[in-house]
Amino acid sequence: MPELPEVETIRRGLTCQVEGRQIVAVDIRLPRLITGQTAEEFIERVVGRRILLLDRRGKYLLFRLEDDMTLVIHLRMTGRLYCRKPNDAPDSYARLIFDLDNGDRLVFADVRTLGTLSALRSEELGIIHGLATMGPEPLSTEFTIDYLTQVLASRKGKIKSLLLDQQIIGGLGNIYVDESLAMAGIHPERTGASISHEELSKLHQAINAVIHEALSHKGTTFRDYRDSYGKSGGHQQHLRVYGRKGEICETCGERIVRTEVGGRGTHFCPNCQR
DNA sequence: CTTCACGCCTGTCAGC
DNA sequence: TGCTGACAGGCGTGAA
Repeated sequence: MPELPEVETIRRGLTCQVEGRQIVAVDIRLPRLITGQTAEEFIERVVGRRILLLDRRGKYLLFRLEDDMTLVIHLRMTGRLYCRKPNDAPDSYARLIFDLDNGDRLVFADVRTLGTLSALRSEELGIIHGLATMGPEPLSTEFTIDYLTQVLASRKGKIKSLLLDQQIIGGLGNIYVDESLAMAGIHPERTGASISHEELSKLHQAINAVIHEALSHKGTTFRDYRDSYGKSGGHQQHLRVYGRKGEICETCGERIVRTEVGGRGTHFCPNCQR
């Protein structure tokens, strides 16, 4: 579900809610969400440890625990993380519940149950392939025009699919890829190698601008996304093309179309994006 | 190595 | 109203 701006918004909210807290118990209601280890092993690694820091890499949340342990959580499509007071109403989609030492409960809820969790020592983090091979993130110093040029050169795949590849850029998902290509004026089915230097420069700028804007609006709530306080994002008011099939392009007045590219719903302006 | 299709799950919504 | 099929913000796997 969430992409970089949404996961970062969750991280910022959760930080004040859980940092310094000790995990005193875990209720695992759906053990298959624990990957790479048994539920018993997961419990043994998490219970009794304090949450020192909350990090993020791409769309992964990394809870740094005592004793060099990291709780790694990926929300996938419909995962949510939030803190619940002891008397708050239970959530029928709660899949894991962490009891904290102040009485609060950290809830991992997930309608589609595609999310994943694991508890790993630092030297084991490499077994999470998506984390180990993730490319640089938008707005980072490693994400430069030169990097983008080098990594897209000689690629025959469609630019939309390439931008969704987390090994190329970490953190982009379907919404922000469509939005970035719209801002850069690039058709989603162009090949990576066909993008000119001038367009690469525009694309680099657009990706950074779109992610920056979305962060400032605390993410996009298109359907399910909520932050750690249960609040919706605000960036849906600012989308240029995503979810706007048949509506008018703000730039040229043409109607926005929806197609399928690489198996993903794709929105673009056929006049502005070529 | 790169690209692409598919499976994983459950819920919602448009259209008939 | 009720049913069916399309679609959903992600990612890993395996085939070509």
